[in-house]
Amino acid sequence: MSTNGAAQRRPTMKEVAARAGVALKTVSRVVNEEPNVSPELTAKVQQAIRDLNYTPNESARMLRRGRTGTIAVVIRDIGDPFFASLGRAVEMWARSTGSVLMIGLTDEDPDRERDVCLEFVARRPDALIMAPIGETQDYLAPHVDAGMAVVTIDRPAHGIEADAVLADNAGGIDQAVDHLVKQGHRRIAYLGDDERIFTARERVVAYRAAMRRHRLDVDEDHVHLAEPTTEGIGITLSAVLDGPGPATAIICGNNRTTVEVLRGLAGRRDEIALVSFDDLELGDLLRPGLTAVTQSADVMARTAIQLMTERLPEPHRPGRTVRVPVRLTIRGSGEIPPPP
Amino acid sequence: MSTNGAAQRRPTMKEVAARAGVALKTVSRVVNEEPNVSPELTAKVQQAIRDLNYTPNESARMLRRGRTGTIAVVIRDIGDPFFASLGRAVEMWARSTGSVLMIGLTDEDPDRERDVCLEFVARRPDALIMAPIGETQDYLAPHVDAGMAVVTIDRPAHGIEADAVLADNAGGIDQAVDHLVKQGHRRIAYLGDDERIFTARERVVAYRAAMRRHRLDVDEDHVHLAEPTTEGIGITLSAVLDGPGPATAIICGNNRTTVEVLRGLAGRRDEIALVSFDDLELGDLLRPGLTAVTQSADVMARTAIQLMTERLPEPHRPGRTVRVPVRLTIRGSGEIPPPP
DNA sequence: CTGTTAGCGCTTTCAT
DNA sequence: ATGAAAGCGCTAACAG
Repeated sequence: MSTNGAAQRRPTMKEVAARAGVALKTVSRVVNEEPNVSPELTAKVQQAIRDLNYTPNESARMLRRGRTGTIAVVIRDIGDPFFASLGRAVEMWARSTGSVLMIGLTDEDPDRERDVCLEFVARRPDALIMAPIGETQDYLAPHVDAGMAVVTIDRPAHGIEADAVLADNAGGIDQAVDHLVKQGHRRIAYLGDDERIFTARERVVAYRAAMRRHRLDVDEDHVHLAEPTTEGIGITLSAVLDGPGPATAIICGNNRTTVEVLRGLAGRRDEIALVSFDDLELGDLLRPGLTAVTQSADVMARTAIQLMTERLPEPHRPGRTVRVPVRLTIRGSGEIPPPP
Repeated sequence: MSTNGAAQRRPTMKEVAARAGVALKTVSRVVNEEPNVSPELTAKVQQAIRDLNYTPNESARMLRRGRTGTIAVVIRDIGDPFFASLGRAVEMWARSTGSVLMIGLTDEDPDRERDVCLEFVARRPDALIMAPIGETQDYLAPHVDAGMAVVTIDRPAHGIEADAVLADNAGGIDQAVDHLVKQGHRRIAYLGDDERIFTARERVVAYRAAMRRHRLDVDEDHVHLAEPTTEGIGITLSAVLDGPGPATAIICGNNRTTVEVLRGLAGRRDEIALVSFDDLELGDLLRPGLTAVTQSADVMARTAIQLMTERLPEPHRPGRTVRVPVRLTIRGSGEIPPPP
């Protein structure tokens, strides 16, 4: 190990050139594996690179080239299985192309989203993949104009030309409601996220439509839309289960709500049917297993990457939207019948 | 939205200066909030910045300054709750200092670790936080010499001067074994990860020592060390539970093994005590709840960040190692008594 | 095949 | 308080 006490500047291409006795540009050629360098010089340069432990300075390269080889990903939370899958897929693709991945977390806060995005675009990522929350992403417009490819996932962007990969929210909710109705449920509650969130909105609208389709009344005490918190869900569950005409089944509009609902339900003895929109990582290990509308995070991620790679060469093409189908995974919690 | 069809270069500081009728340097001063700019010029410059939608080019800045304001994080998987917590904590810290976070995933493959790290160091991150796997990280030495702060988490680095944040693996295993012995178990199996992994090694050694301390024989058919796979665990569980003198309790050396074991156990009717080293995100929702040796990912992350910030100003100080305590979280699976 | 020159967009240094 | 010049480390464009 060459670690020693003294601070040491990193060697530059110039120093490599000096040591190898060649011109700067020859080193550049070797480093970038450009053709037209004789084997002898190549060897000399490589030796010098090894001797000096030279590694190219990407900042300089980026500045000169105009391309940074960087993909920015802006999501709510890194631990959410959906976004974790997205991150994995993008990371894998990035590495395969020699790019790196910057990750920013918004925690569903529009101001943070803006801050993070502005911090990122200063670094001129080639592409930005995000799950937008804010009303508008128009602050990205100059960068989109300058060629940055933006692809959104889970929700569409506003104020910029971007591609979007969305889940079939309405279809998923339809399946959930149909499934519960088929089990004999008529009083089906819907607990979703804050209506300001695009997916939350699409899903609750679909829920109401599906109930109407089945000619079932929606008890407004059975519809709750808020950011899920442990305390909030406790209160919500009381309203849903302890009132007159209590719900016999619950649809959770997102997996964070599902987690809190499961925790809240753990303290009760009534068996309530439950269908979750979006799966939990270990949904199969729960008893009963979690019946869930499953979004294929992987398919969505791949789709996003594909749209991005297609957009990269022609950044000014019109935005496309792809809807990815979802499917109902039946594991037990959604098959609990209503009490007689 | 200013999005239009034509590709558009991003404005540079020079153009802002021209538009504001000032020198380049004055714009630089305003952008960097340096003192000694008259209010009038400041206003003019800010107006020009707004008119042009100017955002500074971080690549150029980095090149000039030598500091990149970038933190690199290299971990196995983004979805693992332990690493997700780490990522969250580092991201939060990074944003608070105006840095950004690059994330690389190794999937526990030493070659990928090396590739990812080399890709990253080319971008000259100010600090690198990693959970190392490979035998040695000496390929980072030139960059450590040049002032990059390296802090490892979960496992120590080799071949470079770095700080390390490690869990008290032996203490955790001691607690697990003691707990199971107290429930009356004598045939306790240990299923861990590949012994090449530092934590796996520390933990299995501690398991043997703890068993010895209790004067319990270790049945070698009850000790399995391998990367957890669904098929592998099936075979392992047969060996552990279907042989003569079957184990009555299992300690899982890491949470991925735990997941697979839980899946494998789901198909069996015997009730086996189970203690997991490292928690699952929804360990409290399982029935029985998962009894686990809990590492405080958050404490470890904070510690890593602290070590990093301390190392940043004096990158050549000797490496420190901090052991973070773990604790046993009792939720049911570890309290199943042995069959009579 | 190899080298020279210019300059990416910014900050640093030094004048004014 | 403001500005001009130099140059960070590299690659693009050209010349030999």
